[in-house]
Amino acid sequence: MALEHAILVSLLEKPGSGYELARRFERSIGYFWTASHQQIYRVLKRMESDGWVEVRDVAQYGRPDKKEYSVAGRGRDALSAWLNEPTEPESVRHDLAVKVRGAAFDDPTALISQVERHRQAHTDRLTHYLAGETRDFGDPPPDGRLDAERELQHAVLRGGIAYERMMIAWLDDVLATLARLDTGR
Amino acid sequence: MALEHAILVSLLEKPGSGYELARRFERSIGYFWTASHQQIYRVLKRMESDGWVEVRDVAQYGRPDKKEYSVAGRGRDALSAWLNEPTEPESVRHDLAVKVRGAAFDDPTALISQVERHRQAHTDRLTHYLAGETRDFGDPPPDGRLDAERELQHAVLRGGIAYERMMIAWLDDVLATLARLDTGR
DNA sequence: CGTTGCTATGCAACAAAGTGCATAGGAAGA
DNA sequence: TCTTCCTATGCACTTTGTTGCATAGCAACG
Repeated sequence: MALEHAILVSLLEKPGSGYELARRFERSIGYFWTASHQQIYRVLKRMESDGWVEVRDVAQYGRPDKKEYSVAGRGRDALSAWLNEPTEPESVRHDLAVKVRGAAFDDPTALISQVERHRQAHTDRLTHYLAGETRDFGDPPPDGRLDAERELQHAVLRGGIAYERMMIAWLDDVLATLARLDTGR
Repeated sequence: MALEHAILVSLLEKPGSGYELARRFERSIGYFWTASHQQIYRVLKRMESDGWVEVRDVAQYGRPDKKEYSVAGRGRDALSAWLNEPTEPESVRHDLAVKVRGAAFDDPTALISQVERHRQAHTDRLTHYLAGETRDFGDPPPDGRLDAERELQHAVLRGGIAYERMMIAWLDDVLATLARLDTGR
């Protein structure tokens, strides 16, 4: 259970509605923590009844009204407690890795197009990240001093960039391996 | 739903009992697909009733008897179908990344020990992988020809190695960032 | 002989996540 | 006006995953 905490962090960075959170989970945050809007609304309900967040109805013109959530004191405490409790290294789920090993028992060359699709998805993400890095962290902060929020967001983004580069290189490795198997030898 | 498929691949590589599968999921396969023994037994039951796998009772001496599972024709077909259906890039869950961003709203330096713990876990895994690589792929295959199963397993292992190296480098980056924030500046 | 530990299998209850569907206001264009 | 799209919120159902517990054979040790 940590979707709660991801939401808390996002709301601390900037309060917003369930819908806005869902959009953030599609872009920046979603690259290291995924969640659908249904999940987010459900968890927000629970967080509200637990007193972790506060709601404010916001009337909007030209679009439906929204509920803006922000972090309450109890939410901050919960986040603090979670931050200080040790977390185990994440459990990984790479279905493509399963497929690569499984391809040995089917047609390995048939996997090439799928690996290429994944490679494309990862290069797209990398491009997206690099654009975001230039946009958000290209210039030093106006006041020249170290801003923890900004520095840590940048560190996480650098992690995303490193991850995508690693994946692209590995997928190239897999493609080379599949090609080698194809020429038979 | 892909635990089924991970199990099929594992059983194709080598038939075995639920217990043995659980142990494999703790080591090699578990590094890119995790599953507990309870899950495995439950899914094996379903796979058996769907005719994906076949069971054979094996009497053992010096230890309890076991049920050895192997892949049936329908299981092979199911695997083949899954291999050929496009899969979306994996959903990632990096709680440490959430924590790094969250640390901006708490005490960033308190996170250092946790990052170090993760770094240690990843170096341990890397060592484990590299030892496995030397053991299993150190010498060329005796007959000198390309074995798809072996080559693809090696490719997946190389992916694991690349992942751990990337993570260690990123965690060092995070540690440097946290240290920079600590000295204040 | 009792305890501990490893192999081996499984159930039950619960929590979390995913899938599908529904509703509703308003903008933009055919 | 009708359709389509975007914003905004949510329920119901199903599938997965987690946690805790239970059983049982056999070996090794004190």
